[in-house]
Amino acid sequence: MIRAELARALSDAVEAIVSAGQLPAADYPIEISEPKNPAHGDFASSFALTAAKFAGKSPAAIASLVVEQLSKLNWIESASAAGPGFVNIRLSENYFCECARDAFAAGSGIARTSKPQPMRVNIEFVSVNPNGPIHVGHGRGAAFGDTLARLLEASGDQVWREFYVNDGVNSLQMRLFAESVKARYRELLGLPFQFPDDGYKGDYVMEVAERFLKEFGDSHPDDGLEFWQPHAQSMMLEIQKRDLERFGVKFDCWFSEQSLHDDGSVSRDIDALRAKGELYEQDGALYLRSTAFGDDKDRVVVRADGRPTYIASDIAYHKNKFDRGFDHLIDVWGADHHGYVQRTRAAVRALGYSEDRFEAIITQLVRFYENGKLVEMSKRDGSMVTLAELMDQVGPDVARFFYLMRSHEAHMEFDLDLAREHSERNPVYYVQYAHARICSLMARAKEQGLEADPNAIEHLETPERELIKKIWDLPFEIARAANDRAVHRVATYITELAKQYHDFYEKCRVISPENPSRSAARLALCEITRTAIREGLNLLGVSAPQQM
RNA sequence: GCGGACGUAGCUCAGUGGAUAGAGCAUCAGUCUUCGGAACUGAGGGUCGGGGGUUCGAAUCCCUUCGUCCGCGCCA
Repeated sequence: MIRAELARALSDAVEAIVSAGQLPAADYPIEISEPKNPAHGDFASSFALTAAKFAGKSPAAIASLVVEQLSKLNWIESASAAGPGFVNIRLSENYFCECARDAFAAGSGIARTSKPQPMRVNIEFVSVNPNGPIHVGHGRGAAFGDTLARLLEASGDQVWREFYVNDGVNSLQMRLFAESVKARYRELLGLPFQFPDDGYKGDYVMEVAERFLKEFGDSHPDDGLEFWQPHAQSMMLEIQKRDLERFGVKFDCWFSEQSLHDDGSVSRDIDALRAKGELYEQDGALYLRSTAFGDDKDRVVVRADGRPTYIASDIAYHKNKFDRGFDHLIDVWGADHHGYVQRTRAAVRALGYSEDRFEAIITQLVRFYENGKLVEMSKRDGSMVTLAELMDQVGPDVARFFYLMRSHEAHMEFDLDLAREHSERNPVYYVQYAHARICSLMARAKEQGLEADPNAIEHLETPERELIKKIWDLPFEIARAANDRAVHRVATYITELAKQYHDFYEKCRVISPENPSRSAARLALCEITRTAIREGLNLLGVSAPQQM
């Protein structure tokens, strides 16, 4: 990894300077960046500028010391001090050739690193109530959570994907949903039915009723809610599961909230918290002292009538996750839930866990426009665009890429008309096209008896150097995106890589039978580019087609 | 009112405290007898919402102000 090697070289240089007594010992930040202006070199460091604060020397003087050290390395073609104190670095051609051969040898391993001590991470996301389908508003959290999971895996962590099912039998919403399904079932049977006043009016309720009729027949029009609720719920879950899988999202576990009540976890954990003095009674209800842990008010855990609130199950749920041995918990929530971060964190701390083992990530809401108008979405009246419908119209690749292109913390606008009518202009095609182009090129080369040979790589032209440099940014970008939970950087990166490849393609002819050695070298560059694009797309859950 | 997020090109959005703030789309002008034109090259377009501050240096950090969105239940 080029940047890592450079950082090590810089670090060694600084150490040498310090031990020569030319700089005071300190914990200097080592920084390597890529200059915007290519004339400045392949890489640059502002080390001298930042070190000047501690060192009592001018940035220019420090820069020249660093230059002196770096110039000793044979793989660095030149190092020079410039501007207010930057050190500009140009790498040797041989080094780039070596890097290309390394990338070729690494294959798809270029996108994976391992850790001596992998972290066991539980990431919970989507967790839509089982009273409606996954709709486009949920798509962002689904795509984000899944890609973050892939990034963490690529960075060497062990990741467990979990969907929390709010299936509490006491939930009023779930009762109402079951009543709505039952009414539609009776309607299907031609029986008199009474649709609940605030019932769920969407078409998917009928879909659930139809599934039920198909599976269980027509003998249940008079069964009560205790029969209908679990069935309505599990059928809705099946539909959610189907849509999510089509979207490229598979969970290791669909965790039932009700199971925490059934196995006694909730009451046991509440008793334990009470014994620790984290709970108190007021007006007949039991409160969690969450203000002691940074919340802005204390929260009711058990109502005056004795029924636990959802926080009670959340307490048990998070404890359960820790009990299963996870080092770190990530909850991905939509912005409409950001108010719950503090109280959940408070609950985790009250349970006695360090708060840095719990992380809530908020994805900002997406606004959808259709016919130039904001689409209002309501589960009750059924006015929503489902994720399945979106995929029907633009395909899973476009849908995923669109959600993942932008930072999860920025508000996002989704123009459904544009996605449908001009989907061929979506940036995802730009990247996929580069991949398909390489596949086609390599197939054609093979027909002519030409094969990639990394050992033939030599005498690089500028587009070739830039391409190699860009390819080796992949592990760096993956690590950075995983660390910062900034999954959109992968989308930005592969778009830039595709651009770099197209530039190379325009300027460097690959297949030229009269020059088989150069052809073999350039085919090797195509091969490593193809691998990098494929791995990048794979992290996003987007396919890498061989032809389009 | 309180809390949180976001204000960057006509539109949608990138941007590790660093050198001359970028991309896509849109607009305009170009590139093809050659490996996939779903491509490439170029042009125009900016008080980085406003104002203070921190420092060698701020779109980036702090304060303040304006605007937009979200949340503020013994609902889940």
